[in-house]
Amino acid sequence: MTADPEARLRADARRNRDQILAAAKAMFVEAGPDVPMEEIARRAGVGVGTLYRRFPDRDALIRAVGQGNFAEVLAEAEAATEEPTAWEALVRLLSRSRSLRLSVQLALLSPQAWAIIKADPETQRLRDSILDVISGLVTAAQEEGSLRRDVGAGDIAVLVALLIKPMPAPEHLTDLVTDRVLNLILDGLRLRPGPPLPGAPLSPDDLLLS
Amino acid sequence: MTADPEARLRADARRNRDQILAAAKAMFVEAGPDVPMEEIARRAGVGVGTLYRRFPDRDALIRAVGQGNFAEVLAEAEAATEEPTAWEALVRLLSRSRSLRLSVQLALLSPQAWAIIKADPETQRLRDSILDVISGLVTAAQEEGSLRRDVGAGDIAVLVALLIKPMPAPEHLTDLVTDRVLNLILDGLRLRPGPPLPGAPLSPDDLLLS
Amino acid sequence: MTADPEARLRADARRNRDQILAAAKAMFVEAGPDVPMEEIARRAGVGVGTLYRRFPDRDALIRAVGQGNFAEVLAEAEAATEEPTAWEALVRLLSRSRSLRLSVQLALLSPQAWAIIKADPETQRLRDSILDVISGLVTAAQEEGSLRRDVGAGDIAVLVALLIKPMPAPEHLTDLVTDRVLNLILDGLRLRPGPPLPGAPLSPDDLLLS
Amino acid sequence: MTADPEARLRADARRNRDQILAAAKAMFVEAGPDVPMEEIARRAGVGVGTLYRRFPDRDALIRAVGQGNFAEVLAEAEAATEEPTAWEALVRLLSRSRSLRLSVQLALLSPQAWAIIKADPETQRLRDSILDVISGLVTAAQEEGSLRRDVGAGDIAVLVALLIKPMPAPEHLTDLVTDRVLNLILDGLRLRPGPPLPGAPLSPDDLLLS
DNA sequence: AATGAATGAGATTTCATTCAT
DNA sequence: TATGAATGAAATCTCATTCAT
Repeated sequence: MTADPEARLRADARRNRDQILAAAKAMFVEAGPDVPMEEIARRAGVGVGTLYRRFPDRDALIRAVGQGNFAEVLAEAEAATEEPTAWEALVRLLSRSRSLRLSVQLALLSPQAWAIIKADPETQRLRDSILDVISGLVTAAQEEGSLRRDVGAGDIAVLVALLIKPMPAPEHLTDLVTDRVLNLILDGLRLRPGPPLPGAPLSPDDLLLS
Repeated sequence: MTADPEARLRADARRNRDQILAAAKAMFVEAGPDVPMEEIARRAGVGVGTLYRRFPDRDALIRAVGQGNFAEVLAEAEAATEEPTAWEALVRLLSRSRSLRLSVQLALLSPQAWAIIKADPETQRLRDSILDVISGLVTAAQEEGSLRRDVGAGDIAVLVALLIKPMPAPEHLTDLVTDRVLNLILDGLRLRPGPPLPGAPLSPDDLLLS
Repeated sequence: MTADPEARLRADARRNRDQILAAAKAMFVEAGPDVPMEEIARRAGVGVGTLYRRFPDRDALIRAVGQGNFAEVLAEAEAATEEPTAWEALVRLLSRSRSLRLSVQLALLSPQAWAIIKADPETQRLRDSILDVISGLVTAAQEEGSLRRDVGAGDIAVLVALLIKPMPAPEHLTDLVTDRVLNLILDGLRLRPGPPLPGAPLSPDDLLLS
Repeated sequence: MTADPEARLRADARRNRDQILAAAKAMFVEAGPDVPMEEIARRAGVGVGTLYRRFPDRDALIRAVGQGNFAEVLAEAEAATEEPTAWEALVRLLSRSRSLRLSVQLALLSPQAWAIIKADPETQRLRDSILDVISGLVTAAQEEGSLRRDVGAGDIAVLVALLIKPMPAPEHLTDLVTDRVLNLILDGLRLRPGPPLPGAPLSPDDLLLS
C-alpha cells in the first residue's frame, strides 16, 4: 500500500514532480496539449532533463494529468455522499462540477490527447469508481422518491460531463451561466408528471469513456 | 454582390477551394487543428502549393472553416423560424444542434484555434446574426405563452452551444444521449410553476463569443 | 544584321520584353537577384507565363540584364571619344561612371549572379570592346602628354569599375562623394614628378571579368 | 564586464558558436547571404538545431557576422595609431584595408543583408568608434603637415570602404591592383599645390552607415 | 540527480516552373 | 498568345528526445 513508487521519492524530487504536473495542467489548458516540453519545464522551474526523468515522454505526462483530473472528480463524488439526502448529494455533485471544470477541460483538447487518456487503465479504474458512486446515488434518490425513475447513472454522468466543460460564455459569467443551466436541468429532473424520456435508462456500461 | 473575390475564381480553382475546406473541416475534427497541412492537401486531392495559394497560412484556413461553421448555424436558425409556432421553432433549433455538432466541434480544439476564430470579424458578424434570430424566437415564444419568461436569448444560445458539443458518450449512442438531454432541458424550459432561475435573463450582449 | 531575333518581335511583344527587363533591373537592385519571378512579372504588368515565354529561366533574365549594363558602359565609352582631347575623354568616362552606377550594381549582388554574367559570351564581347576603347584613350592620352606613362588601360578599367560601385555613403551624398573621390584620383593620375606605381602597367588581358 | 551572455557559455558551446560564425562568414562570401542554413551548419560541423539555438534566425546570424567585421576594422584602426607618424598610420590603415576585404565584403551582398547590418545598434556603435579613431588620425596628420587640409575623416572612411571592397580583377592580381590603386590615391592625398576638392570636408556625421 | 546543449526528423512555407484555360 | 492556377522540390524553422557536463 505504501509501496507506491511515488511515495518513495525524496522530498525535493517529490516537489519537482508536483511542480511539473501543475505546470503541465496549466499549460495544457492555456496553450493546448502540444506546448513545447521545454516551456512546461521552464514554468515548473526545472530543466527539460528533469522533466524527462520523471515522465519518459509527453504521453506519460498527459496520462498523469488525466489521472489527476479523474481522481479529483472521484473525490468530489465521494464527498457528496455525505449529504443528508441522495437528492442533495446529486445536486451537490452536479453543482460542484463547475468547480472541477478547469481541472478537466484538458480532456477536450485534441483528439490525440483524449485518446491517450481514454486508453490509460488507471484512468479507466477511476472512471468506473466514479460511475459506481453515481449509481448508488441514483438508486437511493429514486428510492427516496426525489429522482424521476426514467434516468440512470449514465444520464447523470453525461450531465456531469456536460457541466464540466467550459461554458460558452465570457469568463466572468461562467458561474452565473453554469448556475442557470444547472437549475434548468434540475427542474427537469425532479419527479413530477410529464412525458417520459425517450429510450431506456442509460447504464454505466453504456458509456465508454466517450 | 458578385464582387465577392471568391466568386471570381475559375471553375476548377473554385472546386479546389471547396475540396480544401471540406478536407480541412474533416481533419481538424479527426486529428485536431494541428494536422499537417500536407495531409489536408492530400485529402483534398491537391498539392500543398495549391492549398497555400488559397489560404496563406494555417490561421487563414482555420478562420475559413470557422466561418463556414457559423454560417451553417445561422442557416439552421433561419430555417427554424418557418415552424408554425415559436416554441416549435426553438425545439427544432435545439434539436438540430446535434446535427450541426460535427461541423462545429472544431471550435473546441486548442485554445489558439478558438482564439483565431473569435477574432475574425466575419465570424463575429455571423454570430450577431444568429443571436438576432434567436432573440426574435425567444420574444415570440414568451408572447405566445410557451416559454418561461425568465430565460433570454443568451440562455438559449448557451444551450445551443452545449448541445452542439460532442456528447461524452460512444458514437452509436450520441443521438439517443442528445435526445435525452434535450428532453430533460425542454421539460425545464416549458412554462409552468416552479422556482425562478437565479439572476436576470441573459441578453445576447452578455455573451462575447465565449 | 537586321536578322537579330529581337528585331522580329511584334510591337506589343517588344514592349513586354522591355518592361520585363526594366522591372527585373529595378528589382534586382532593390531586392537582390533572388526576387520571386512572380514579383518581377507583376511589376512589369504581365503574367509569369509571359515572362517565361521571353526568358526561359532566371539565368536568362540575369544574363539579359547584365548585357544591357555592359552595353551602356560601352556606349558611354564610345561617346567619350568625341571629346577634344584624350585626357578630357578619360575624365568624362570616369566621371560618367557614377551615372552608370545604378545600371551596373546588379553585378555586385550574389556571387552566383555574377558568375552567370561573367560566363555569358555576349557580355565578354562587350567587355572586350570596352577595353579596346579605353586602350585607345590611354595610348592617346600618354602620347599627348597628359597621362602618366605608368598606368595602362587595365588600371583605368579598374578605376571605372570602382567608381561604378555604390558609394558607401547616404543616397543624397552619392554625387558629392563620388566627385571628391574622382578628383583625388585625378590629382594622382596627372603627369608630374612623383614615385612610380609599383609593378608594371596592367594590360586588358590581365583582367578577367573579375 | 564578464556578465556578457556569451561569456557564460560552456566551453564546448563556445567552440560551436565560434565555428558557426566562421563557417557563416566564409559561406556568405562564397555563396551569398542566402546559403542554406543547413550548409552553414554542416560546414561548422554541427546540426542545424545547434545553429538555430545560437542564432534564432538568419538575420541574427547576419548581424553577428556583421558585428565581427566591423570589430575587425576597429581593431585594425586602433592598431594603426601605434605608427610613429599620423601619415604612416593612415597609410597603414588604408593599406591593411585590403587584408580586411575578405572579412568585410559580406556587406555588399544583397540589399536585405546590408539593411539588417545597418540597423543593428551594436554595429552602429562600432562604426562610430571607427570614425572616432579616423578623426583623430586625420586631425593629427593635418597638424603634422602631411595630409591635405581639404579632406575630412569621412573622406578617409569612404576610401577605406572602397579599398575594402573586392577588386574587380582576378584573384591572383588582387594585391597588385589594390596596391596600385592605393598609391594613386596616396599621390593625390599628399599635401602639395593643386586644385582643392569640390565641396567641404566630409565629417563623420555626414555618413550614415551608407 | 539536474542541467541545458546538441541532434535531426518533420512541419511549415515559398517559389521556380509547367500547363490548363 | 497571355494568364494565372497547380505542382512539388527545397528551404526555413521547431521541438521531442538524448546525452555530455
